[in-house]
Amino acid sequence: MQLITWNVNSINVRQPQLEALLKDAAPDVVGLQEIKCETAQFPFDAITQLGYYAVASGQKSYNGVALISRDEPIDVSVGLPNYEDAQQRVIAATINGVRVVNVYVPNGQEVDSEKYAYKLAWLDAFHEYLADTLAQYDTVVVMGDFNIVPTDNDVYAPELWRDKILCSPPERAAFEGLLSLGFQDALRIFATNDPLFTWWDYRQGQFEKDEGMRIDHFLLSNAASARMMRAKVYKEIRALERPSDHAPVAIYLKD
DNA sequence: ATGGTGGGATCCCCA
Repeated sequence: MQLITWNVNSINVRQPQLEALLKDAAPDVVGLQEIKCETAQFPFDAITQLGYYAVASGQKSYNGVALISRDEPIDVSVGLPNYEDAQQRVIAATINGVRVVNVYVPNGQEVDSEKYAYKLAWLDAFHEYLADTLAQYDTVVVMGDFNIVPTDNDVYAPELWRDKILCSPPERAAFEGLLSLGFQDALRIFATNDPLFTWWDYRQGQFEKDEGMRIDHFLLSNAASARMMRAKVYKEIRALERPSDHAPVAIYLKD
């Protein structure tokens, strides 16, 4: 079972790349973030024609998430029940017996800004939501753009980014708090020192210099991590013309 | 040097 997470930064622009990914990689589940369209504008028909189900939670201009799957998504839920939020950031469903949570965590903009306070409060609510999810489901996969660099090994210049947004200690503590609920950071299950960057800023030619960060993650419950086989970063898709600033990231679970 | 790039909106916001 291949599951992919991808911040597309506008489904309207990235739809051809998504269709190619579905055809070429034939994933079982894809979680999209930043679709940047209203739910009704999401390209359900094109995805259905490729043999997939799709559910989405969108809004005008910003944010928005979607789940695409070979098998029918069951018990679809949108948003956090414990946090009133106009921003569409969470969609979850049970697919082929796996509870899949697809998330777009707030960026936070800058440490000590209003958006940073929103990010930390939002992560508190997300923590509670995942605790409830683990209480209800055995096999849980949380995927998405977490907008958090877990450790200094996940950023091209740790000293430059020390205490900055995406790397600040409170953000890292929130990420560790999620893991402490009973999740594994899937890309680090098999010990590797590879940075495994998933995002490169459009500015200053950072992709060409490989100045990236690992901010897109999979969190696996114990039952899910027992099935972990391998991971893959689709860096070649970040290298295409007119790319998203995020690469798709995949994990493969034993069937 | 107070910028860089790209998306979506509208005459700027967000990442």
